Amino acid sequence: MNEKVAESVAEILKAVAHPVRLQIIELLENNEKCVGDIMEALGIKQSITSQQLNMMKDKGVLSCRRDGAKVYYRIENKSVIKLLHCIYDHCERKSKA
Amino acid sequence: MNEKVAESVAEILKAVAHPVRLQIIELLENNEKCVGDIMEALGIKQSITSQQLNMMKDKGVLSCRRDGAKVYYRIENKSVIKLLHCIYDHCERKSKA
DNA sequence: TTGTAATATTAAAATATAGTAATATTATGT
DNA sequence: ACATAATATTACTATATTTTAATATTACAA
Repeated sequence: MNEKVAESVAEILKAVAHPVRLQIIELLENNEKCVGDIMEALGIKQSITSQQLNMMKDKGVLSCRRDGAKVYYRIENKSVIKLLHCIYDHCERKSKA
Repeated sequence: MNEKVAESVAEILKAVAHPVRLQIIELLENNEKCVGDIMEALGIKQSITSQQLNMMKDKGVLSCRRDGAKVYYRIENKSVIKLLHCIYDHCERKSKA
């Protein structure tokens, strides 16, 4: 893996490496949700929610569509889901050991 | 995924989400290497190498053993290798698309 | 058109991470 | 004991990320 590739892989990993962002990804795993639903489900503030969603959209992790006043976000980069399971399974096993 | 779990998953992802650290992990994928070999293989400075290795050791990603004056590092958390392939494959496909 | 709900943007402060350069430690050979 | 190779640690600066709080936009309904 040359440096360029390493940098872009690191970019994606950083886009995901945050507690709130991980929870958002998990929440969107099976279907899109609007900002308000995400805030409510995770109990996080409006501006943080919006900022984190926007950040992940910028990095290509999520995408969104507007429906009236609401904006629905969904997973755009499906590999982040695999990624999530991969590391989550590890933590699960650890905690049971 | 509750917040505690999200935090520990994020910790591991952050430990890996850095170009140099990714390259180190790839380099150690099949066998342990000493600090000097890692520096040379990746062309990075001594103190950075040592700091990044130590950081990953702290987070449980790597472990090490001393053999005389040399210290050999190896992968301790095997899931990071799966993780790496998972996201690396994604990038490969993207770049070919 | 005005009010309100939903979301986004911005600026600032707080905190964390990265990189640099110098110094310290540890182990070994003479 | 001394010199040197290999690695680690430290203190510092630079940069990036996170959080907060306030304000702005957008869409819609009365």
